[in-house]
Amino acid sequence: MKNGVHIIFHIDFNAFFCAVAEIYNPALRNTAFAIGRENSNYGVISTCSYEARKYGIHSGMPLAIAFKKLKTLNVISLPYDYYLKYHYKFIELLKEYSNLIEIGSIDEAYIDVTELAKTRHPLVIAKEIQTRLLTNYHLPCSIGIATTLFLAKMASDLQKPLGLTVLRNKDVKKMLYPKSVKDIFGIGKKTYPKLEEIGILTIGDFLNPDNKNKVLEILSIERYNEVVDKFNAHSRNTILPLHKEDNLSISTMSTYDRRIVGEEEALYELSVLTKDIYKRLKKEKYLTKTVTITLRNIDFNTITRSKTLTNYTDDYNEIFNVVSDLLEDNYHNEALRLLGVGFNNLINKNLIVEEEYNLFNALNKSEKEEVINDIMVNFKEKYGNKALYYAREKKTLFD
DNA sequence: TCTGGGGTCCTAGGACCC
DNA sequence: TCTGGGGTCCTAGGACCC
Repeated sequence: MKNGVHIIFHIDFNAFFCAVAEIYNPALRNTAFAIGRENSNYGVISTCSYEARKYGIHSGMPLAIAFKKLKTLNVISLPYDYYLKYHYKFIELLKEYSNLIEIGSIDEAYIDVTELAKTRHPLVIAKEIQTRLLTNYHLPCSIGIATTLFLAKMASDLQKPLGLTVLRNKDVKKMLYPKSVKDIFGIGKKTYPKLEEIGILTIGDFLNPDNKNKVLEILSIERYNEVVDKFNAHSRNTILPLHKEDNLSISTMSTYDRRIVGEEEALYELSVLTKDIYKRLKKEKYLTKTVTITLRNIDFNTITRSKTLTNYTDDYNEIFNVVSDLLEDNYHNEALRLLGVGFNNLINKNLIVEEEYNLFNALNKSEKEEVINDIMVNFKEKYGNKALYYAREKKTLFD
């Protein structure tokens, strides 16, 4: 193997929420059902079984429409903890293969198996992981194998369910170019219709140098180059050793089945949400510096308003006063359908090493900047731009 | 047809400082 | 009276992801 080449797996569960629901209720197997708000006609489907997909039902679809397609659709929901339990089992299993694991979300992860692949064939490793997840936990997954995280992710998408896909750099053209531009991870529902409108239909069209000027009408040169690099395997191939507990923000929101009108009612609902998310702040030992509220009116217009404090805090009254002020300054008695509260600029109390913090604070300003700069340069060399972004966010710790 | 909930990343403008 | 260049922080919102 060439020096510096990594072997990355992207492991992606197939209909994860449904698979977990089937563990708790095996009678659901091979039936058409969906995960969503129970006993309701509004809201959207978060995911649905392969049986339900046969009726044209898919995730993100409003329940009202799904019921039109299949009157008898069985919609269920489980407490989030139930899904988390299997997420943790999944991560524990991966740790047997490598310590370099990056969690993408509750149902997907990247793992660098370069070391292990010196003695075992990557496909054999992947097959074993897939089989163990299926036989031990009844969780079907697809695995993509490539040299960068992006290509591994694209590869895992190529075969579902239960796919095992090796995507060599030299095969990118053959395997990915015929696919639609909307399959590009990072090109979403706002951008792909614009690309299709100017005749950029496939990934091959997008990457064709003759089309570069056309694409630049829609994407900035930076975004364009980023995407091109990704398909040329010039994107991140190192796992970021950052975990869920390194959240940059936490939030909660709720859509109501009635309209919220008037400051009194809005403030009451915000207090319920604030208490809810505050519990999590305390439980995970975070301090926050920025408080955000979200208001969405019945026309679906959404605003966010935030305030940054001078100090990090986990004092409930201080936080709720900010929520209250933000509402007062920005709410004009329109009817609302959604309210939300979030905390940004988080630091974890466990991460603050007091001694180092005091030493750092004793430095003068230019010395501080030098130290931060060193940290950031090291970060970037080691882990790439994404880590640099994290470092920049976190350095506010040293204010 | 009518739109959930919880996140991250990126950009842009204004305030402020030197 | 007219006015630079660089940097950071804050705020707001868009796009995207699962």
